[in-house]
Order: sequence, then C-alpha cells, then structure tokens
Amino acid sequence: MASVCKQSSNGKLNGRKSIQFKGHDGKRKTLRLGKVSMKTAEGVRAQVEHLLAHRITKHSLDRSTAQWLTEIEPELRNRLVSVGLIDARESTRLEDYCEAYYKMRETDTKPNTQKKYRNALNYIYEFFTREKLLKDITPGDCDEWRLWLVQKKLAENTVRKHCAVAKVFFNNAVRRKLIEENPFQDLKATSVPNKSREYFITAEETEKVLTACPDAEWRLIVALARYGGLRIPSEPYALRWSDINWADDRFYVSSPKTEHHEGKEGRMVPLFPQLRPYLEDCRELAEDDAEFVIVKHRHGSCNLRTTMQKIVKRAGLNQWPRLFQNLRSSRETELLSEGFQLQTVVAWLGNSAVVALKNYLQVREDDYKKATQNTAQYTTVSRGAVG
DNA sequence: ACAGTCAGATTTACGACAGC
DNA sequence: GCTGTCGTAAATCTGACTGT
Repeated sequence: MASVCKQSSNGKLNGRKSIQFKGHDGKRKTLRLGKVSMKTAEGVRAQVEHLLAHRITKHSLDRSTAQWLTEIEPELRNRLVSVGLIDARESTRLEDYCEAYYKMRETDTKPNTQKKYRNALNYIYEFFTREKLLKDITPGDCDEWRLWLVQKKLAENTVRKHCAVAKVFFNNAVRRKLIEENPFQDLKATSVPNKSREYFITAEETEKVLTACPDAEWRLIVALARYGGLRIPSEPYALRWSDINWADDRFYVSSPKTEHHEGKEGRMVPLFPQLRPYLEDCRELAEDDAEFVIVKHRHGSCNLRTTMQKIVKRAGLNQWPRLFQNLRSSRETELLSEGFQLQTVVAWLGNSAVVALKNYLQVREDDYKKATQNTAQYTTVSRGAVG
C-alpha cells in the first residue's frame, strides 16, 4: 500500500526519503520526509499504513498511532493533513495551535499585550497540558480551569483577563473551523472596578509630597500626575519640549495607551497655574536642544515606584493604594468639583465619562461636610415644597 | 436612541532579587 | 542602601454589540 522511496537529484541519491501511497480519493500521494534514516522512514510508513486503514474502516485509531500523532513535529502533522491522511480537526494539539496563533499576532500587537498573551498561555498549558487536543477541551474543562485560577488566589480582574485571552485564542480556532464552538465562551472577561483602592490626595498632602521630592524633575513628575492628571509614567516620558505651548498656556500630551485608537493619539491639556512653575523650573535646567522633558529619571524599566514610595514616606504620609493612579483620579475628581464640565474634564484627562465614573471619580469626605453644612437650607425648601 | 455588556488591547503595579 | 531587572498580577481604555 505505502512504500518508502529514496529521492535523488541529478541522478544521485541525496538521502531524502518520501512515502508514496494511494489516497482515498484514488490519487497517488507523496509524503516528503526530508533527510531521514531508512529506519525512521520505515516507521513513518508503518503509521501511514495504519492511518490509511483507519480511513477505510472508520474504526477508532489504535493507541500507538494516536500516541504517535501527539508526539510528531507540527510540520509533519501539517503534511499528514495536506495529503489527506488525518483531519486537522481531529489532530491539532493545544500548543501547536496556540503557538501558531501567537506568532501571527506578534505582527500586530504591542509587546505588553504579547506578554499578557504569554502569561495566560502558560496557565492554559499548565492546566490542560500542551499535548491536549484542541477538540477535547470542553466548556466544563474551562469552568474547572477558571476555578483553578481562582484557587491560586488571583484577583478577580486577573482571572477575567486570563479568560479574555483564552477566548481570543479559541475564537480564532472556531473561525479556522478547528473546533465547533469556543469552550471558553461563557467565562466572564469584563474587568470590574475596585473601589477599595480609591484614595483622594488632598492639596496639603500634595504640597508635602512636592516638598519631599529630591529634584525639580521629580517635582514635575508629581505635578504632572496630580495637577495635569497624566498617566504615569508613559505620558510624561512621551512629553517633548516642543509639545509645550507657553504662549497659549497649554501643552500636548501624547498617549501611548490609547494611540491605536483613531483620534486618541493625544490631547491638549491646560498649563494649570499649579503646574506651570514646575515645568518652568525644568525648562531652566534643561539643555537648550533637549528633546524630552523628562531626562534624568527615564529608565528603560520605568521604575519610578521605588523612589516615589520613599518620597511619600519622607513626606510623612502613609502610602495610598495606587501610587500614581490615585494622583490622576484625585485631579479628575477635583476638576469636576471646581465646576468644570464633565466633557471638558475627560477631554483634558484623556478618558471617557463612562470610564471616569467607573474608575476615577471619587466621593470625598469633604462632600459629606459640604452636604451637611447646607442641611438647614435644604430642609426649609423641601418642607415648604412638600407642604 | 439608549443603557448595559462584551471584546480586545494596552498600561500600571508589585515583590523579589542581583549587582554595585 | 540604591538601582535596575524580571516575572507576574492588576487596572484602564475604546469600540462594538445587544436588547429594548
């Protein structure tokens, strides 16, 4: 049925082998193996015989052939698919599929996203094993996988993130018709807000922090976060001196986080009076031809955290939950309470009203005080109205 | 038209540790 | 003791879909 052929070029044997056989469509097929020993080629030939027999009898594949299929190189498996010996749907291994998809996405995703993919893949491989066949993963297995992540004490948002990645990978498998449905489909993937990590940094606290900063650049970083509402560190790092429009009292902030969305590459932010002096200080100190505003403290690994923690400590304050995000969210909350309109504030901060409400805008202790100080007025009016 | 969700992408934060 | 790095955890965004 199937036979090993020694290939030759220019009339000379070149060590390459192939296996020829008659496919179930009656046509003669060739499976090229490249340079392999006769013994290896014979081994493959035997498996090809089994596969041919399997195709005719429709009996389930014998154990050793099934095992062999999981062990061979993806490349050989692909060739078996293309000569019609096996069905891709029946034989794709989890790892082979995921790695192929990952490789494809390396062309259109940023490094941080690829890291995230890898992160989730590791959990997927660890739980399902790399050899698992794609078709054998059931929705029930996926539920178990999620539970397994929860038991690892991961935060709800992290578990959801891993589920989201799994869904992305398996959606493509569905589109490639390797599986009928996405077994991860029903797992929740939307992130949830975490109000317990909110914190409002008051004007007094901000002043203390600014005083505790080691140099002008650090004061600027803090001022950009607390008064400008910038994302730290990506946005200060992107800031160029050419972005500052001193005359019109505003500056352009490029935003790496949102730049892949049309029209969200950056925004104009006012040179708030609380912010301007710190920027001027740094301009004084900067080289005339300096391109970037932040120079001294821009490290590849962007580890501003360690120093910031020390600054906060030196300022005599307890560290708040989100070192930089809380500064930004305090500013957004404050600008609104100062009377600026929501659409204005979100345009300056570079987020949306929905996101601001979900993740940024806080209810402050001051709000309670303000509300109760006005009690007398309110009660008089409402009593009068209800009458 | 609109509110609620989901999907997909990306950034930020943290703990541990190595090297100076 | 300070800095930078690494692996991993967590948070944020935008845009599209969906049911009403």
